[in-house]
Amino acid sequence: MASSTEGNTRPVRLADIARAAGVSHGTASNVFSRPEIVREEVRERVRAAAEAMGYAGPDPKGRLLRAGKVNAIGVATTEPLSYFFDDPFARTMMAGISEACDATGAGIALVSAGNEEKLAWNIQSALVDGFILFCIEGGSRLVELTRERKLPFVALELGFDDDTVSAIGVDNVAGARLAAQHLAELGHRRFAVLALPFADDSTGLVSPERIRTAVYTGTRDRLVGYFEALSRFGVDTAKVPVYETENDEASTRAGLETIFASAEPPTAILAMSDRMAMIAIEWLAARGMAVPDDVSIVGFDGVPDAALCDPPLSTVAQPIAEIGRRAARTILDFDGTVRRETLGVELVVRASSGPPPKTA
Amino acid sequence: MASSTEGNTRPVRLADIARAAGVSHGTASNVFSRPEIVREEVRERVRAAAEAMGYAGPDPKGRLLRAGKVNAIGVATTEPLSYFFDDPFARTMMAGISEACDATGAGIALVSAGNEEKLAWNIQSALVDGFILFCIEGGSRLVELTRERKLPFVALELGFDDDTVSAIGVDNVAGARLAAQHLAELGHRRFAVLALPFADDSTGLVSPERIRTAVYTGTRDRLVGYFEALSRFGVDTAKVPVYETENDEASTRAGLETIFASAEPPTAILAMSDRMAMIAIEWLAARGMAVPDDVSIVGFDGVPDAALCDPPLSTVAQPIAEIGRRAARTILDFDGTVRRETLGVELVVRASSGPPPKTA
DNA sequence: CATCTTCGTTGGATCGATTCAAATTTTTGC
DNA sequence: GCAAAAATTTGAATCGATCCAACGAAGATG
Repeated sequence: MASSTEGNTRPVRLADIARAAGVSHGTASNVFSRPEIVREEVRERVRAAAEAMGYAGPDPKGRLLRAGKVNAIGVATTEPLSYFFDDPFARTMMAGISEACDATGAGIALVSAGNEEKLAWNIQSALVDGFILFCIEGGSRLVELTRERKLPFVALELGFDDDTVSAIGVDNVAGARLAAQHLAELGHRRFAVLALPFADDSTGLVSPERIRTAVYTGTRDRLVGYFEALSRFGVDTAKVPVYETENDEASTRAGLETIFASAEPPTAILAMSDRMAMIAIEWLAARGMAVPDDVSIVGFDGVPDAALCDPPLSTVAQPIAEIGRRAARTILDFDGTVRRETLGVELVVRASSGPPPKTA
Repeated sequence: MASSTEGNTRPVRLADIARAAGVSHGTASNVFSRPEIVREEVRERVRAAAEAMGYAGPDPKGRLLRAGKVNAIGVATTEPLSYFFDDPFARTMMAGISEACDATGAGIALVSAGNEEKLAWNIQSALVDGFILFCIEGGSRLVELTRERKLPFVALELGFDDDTVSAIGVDNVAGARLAAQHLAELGHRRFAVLALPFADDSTGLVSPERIRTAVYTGTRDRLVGYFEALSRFGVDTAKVPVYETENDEASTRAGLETIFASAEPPTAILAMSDRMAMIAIEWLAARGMAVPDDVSIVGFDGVPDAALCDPPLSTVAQPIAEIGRRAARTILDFDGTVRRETLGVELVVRASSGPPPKTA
């Protein structure tokens, strides 16, 4: 029964063990890190001393300073920490990241904060070898903050034109084209777009000006893809309402109110996220509009939930977990180069899209 | 622009900045950690030197060693890392933990590993101020490993009688009693129990012997609660089949096969987790048995999904997020004492439980 | 018996910062 | 103009380990 329950006494250090066992600290260190090079008798003596003094083993804090590598990657976002466990997109992404980390034995540190000041501090002081950045809202700021840390990092979602930043994302133009083409081929001609943010801190119907000056080029690219496909089917894209949301319930509902207040409401909605698409399905159901009989919807992302909602959502599926896996590997095998990867997407047709109503 | 893109050159240290600015390290350090006590002129000089040399700010590795506190808490499990993002119970718990961490600005480090050896290493070397242990399978081993680290830790799920271990959990006996009583009051007299593990590495119908020698006393307590309530209604608990699973799909289905192969199949199932309950609902549906018309089911946990499944699951709801919040606070405000908290549970009646079929 | 290996051990240097008592400079009060 | 008080700055000590060149002691070789 060693007195291991003590709490306020100064913790035992490796040097204490070495002294107690009558060896140098070098040897004591070897007992724990490379036991095979220490003579058995000495090894046991040191181990016994450690045991007797209640030594907890080499403190990683000390080791870290010497070793340099933390063996953990940080995942940062401007959302609250719970975002990682609530949001389906984030969760799928984290599953991919986890997989890559599990495979190499690396840990994951979640980084976030309520306000900007704390965020900056948390990024400054995170004990990690590199960062994966969830660039949702305020993504550009997050990149700035992280860049100052001078560690490898990779941005998710290719939200930036900035070629000095490693990023992994999908071909937004192609994906959007697929979605719009699918609906147009079904016969739709009256569309509305629920858009992700083009820049921070604004929602509402967007002007061509705002599209041109978009900070989040991923959003712009998706819109470009939508419009490209629609144009080919003779749709006048200038008349297609594009409502910018914050990808949350409140602003999406507001967008739907606006869109359906029109004299000529759309028969098809192009949503830039499954989240918005699913909110739309619910909103329409509550107002007695049937999906897809009255209104068709195609989402974007391909989160697992999209297959489970009612009706199951047609969507442009990103290889979310694969993006996560690659992001993690980019940090884990960092070679000093900037890496920008664009993965392909796939149209998944489910029950939320069908021909437009005949009366239309 | 500064040559900040260099990679292989030795990183700049605080001491380099100090030398360049012609001040001592002490002062240079103060410029970053307590700028207000440094004369403005000197402060600017040091900042300029830092800027010019591409200094990334004080390295947390160095600070850590001095400061002692990491300001992060580790959450460990024997499951793969993706468990944190997949499992509904874990996710709800993590949301609670996140909330407490967000509030104090602490970070979260996820700790896990494929095999036992790596797990041990990862726990040894995790840079955290304390641990929250998800004691699922192999929980006792996890506690042993963590104890050696001599950091504060708290076990979730009160799985141990060991009073030297801080733990937070619910009143399993009371909760189980609630569930069984509910079904008995509806008129059920033929029961079966889908049980969580009593100890590691075994599944199947359990003997009284195994119950008595249970390692996971939480499981035993739930069973005790079930049996207590059932006895009061005149049910011979010795005849109630108790099938121990690993809380996964395979073993739960095996349990159901066994249970329903009986000559007198149960009209009510007491499941020790919502996970098993939901698997049971699916299994029964696939075999043409209606819930609750043919068989009633009551789960345990109260995960969000339980409200969403079909039919919505009656269950004993734990304050999962609150447990997480308290666990996090136990580590964050650690005072050296062992803290064992037991929270209350609540029976939530939904559509999966009803009166037994009249023909029975 | 001298020499060369091999094996273990030693102790100083280092990782990158923070802290604090003491030294120094500046300001204030009269 | 000078002493006392206040504001800054210094530099050594410290946090807890790992690494490595050098060294001593056995054992092998000629």
